[in-house]
Amino acid sequence: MLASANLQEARPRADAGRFRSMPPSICQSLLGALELTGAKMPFDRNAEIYGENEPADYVYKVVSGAVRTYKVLSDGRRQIDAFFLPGDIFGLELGDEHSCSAEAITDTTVVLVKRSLVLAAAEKQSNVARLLWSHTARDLRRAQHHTLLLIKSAQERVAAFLLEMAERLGAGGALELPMSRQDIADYLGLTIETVSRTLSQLEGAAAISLPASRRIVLRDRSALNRLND
Amino acid sequence: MLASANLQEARPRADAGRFRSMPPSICQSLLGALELTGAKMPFDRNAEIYGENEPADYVYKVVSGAVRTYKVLSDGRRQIDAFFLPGDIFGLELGDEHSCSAEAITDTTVVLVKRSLVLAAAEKQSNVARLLWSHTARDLRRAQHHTLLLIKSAQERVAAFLLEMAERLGAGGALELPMSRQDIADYLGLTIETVSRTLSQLEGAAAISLPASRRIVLRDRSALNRLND
DNA sequence: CGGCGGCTTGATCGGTCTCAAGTACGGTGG
DNA sequence: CCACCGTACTTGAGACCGATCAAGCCGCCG
Repeated sequence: MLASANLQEARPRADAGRFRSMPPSICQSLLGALELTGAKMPFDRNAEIYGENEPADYVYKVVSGAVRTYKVLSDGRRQIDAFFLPGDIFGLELGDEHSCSAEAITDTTVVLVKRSLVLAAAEKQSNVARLLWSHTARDLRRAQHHTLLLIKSAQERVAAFLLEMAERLGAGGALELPMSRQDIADYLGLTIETVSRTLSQLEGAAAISLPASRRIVLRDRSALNRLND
Repeated sequence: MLASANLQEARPRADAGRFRSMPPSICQSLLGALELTGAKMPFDRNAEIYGENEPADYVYKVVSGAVRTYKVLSDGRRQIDAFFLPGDIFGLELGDEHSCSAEAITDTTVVLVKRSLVLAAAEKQSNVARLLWSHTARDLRRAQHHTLLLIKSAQERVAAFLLEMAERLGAGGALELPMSRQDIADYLGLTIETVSRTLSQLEGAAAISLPASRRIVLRDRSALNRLND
């Protein structure tokens, strides 16, 4: 379901060559590399991009929209590991299988390149190898930060989430969230009701305002920061 | 406090050379590389090995004993990110600073090598670069697994912890835990009382027995596995 | 024997979940 | 344009799990 005709036709050798001949300034970022060699692909809202334990043949970058990666426990509980926003890279694995499932949160377009091409480039160029490492290291830092969230109170988790999103969406005081309350709940390890209630509390405390359910204005950042750590 | 006299005298160029001339079979693992080039260093129980945000000048491997890495929130709550047992590598960072603090849980000896040597070797040899990536990727998988733990009930967390330790300590049915109840609690995001109570419950349910507080015998693994996922 | 640190156990409190309505919004068809 | 519907979200009441506060216990070492 992933591989479109023109992806199949990609020629590893030629493309590996493209990596080798790239000027360093472009090779500086996997993002740049992805942009040059990748194929664009659209996904509908809630469409699966890949499933846990499926072969990890491609590396992805969000062009527009948003993506969630998650795991599901046997009893149905879902843990969202991360959200990916435009510019973010996801699906990069050391092993041959994806460790999480990935879905489009809204209608989304991604670019993707064959993982084998990236690995081949890393063999030849140490700066590409370092990029792979640095992306995984960044994911690790985010995962550790996420772990820290999960030991906090509901208010602290929600406040931290809002601040994280404000930073990553680059919005000044007004957020336009792509994800549902259920997504937020599954990211923060709370229930949808607790997320909703906590947002209402924060609004009552004048820390935020909620002109629409997905639109959140940060009114008092210092109050949120106080909750954050 | 880290740098002993003979570490200061280490010569990067010579040691980088040693990496280059190593037979591939040894270079296959960072562990092997560490063993050859590393200096041994002992730490007392509860001694700090490095602190969060300190320069990450060395990479460590546990020889004997056990190590915890952790973060502390401003209000004093502590989150243990990981436990490291003999054979485990820790303290490897992409950036120049440690993202966690590290302490010896019991009297511990580690071997360490300068991070700069490892990085230099990775520049020259793509298989070393891949090793760095693979260690960070392993840490990432563990962190994701840890995140999954934190959304579960107390029983499930404790059961998962016991199974993880049984696997990593390689003990058949009997565990000799190096860490205190407080360490376990801070790893699982619970209180010491809840950990203690939950262990008692599991003993009452005949899933484990507790001949001594740090010694735990797994009596019914399938019962623990049922709790685990 | 006394004291101390680590652990267990008990009683109560409180935050989050659960179950259950009720509300707002966007889309679709009349 | 409105009526209707379904989905997402909010709000309320009560139950439950784990935290908190408080003793007591155990093993170790002086």
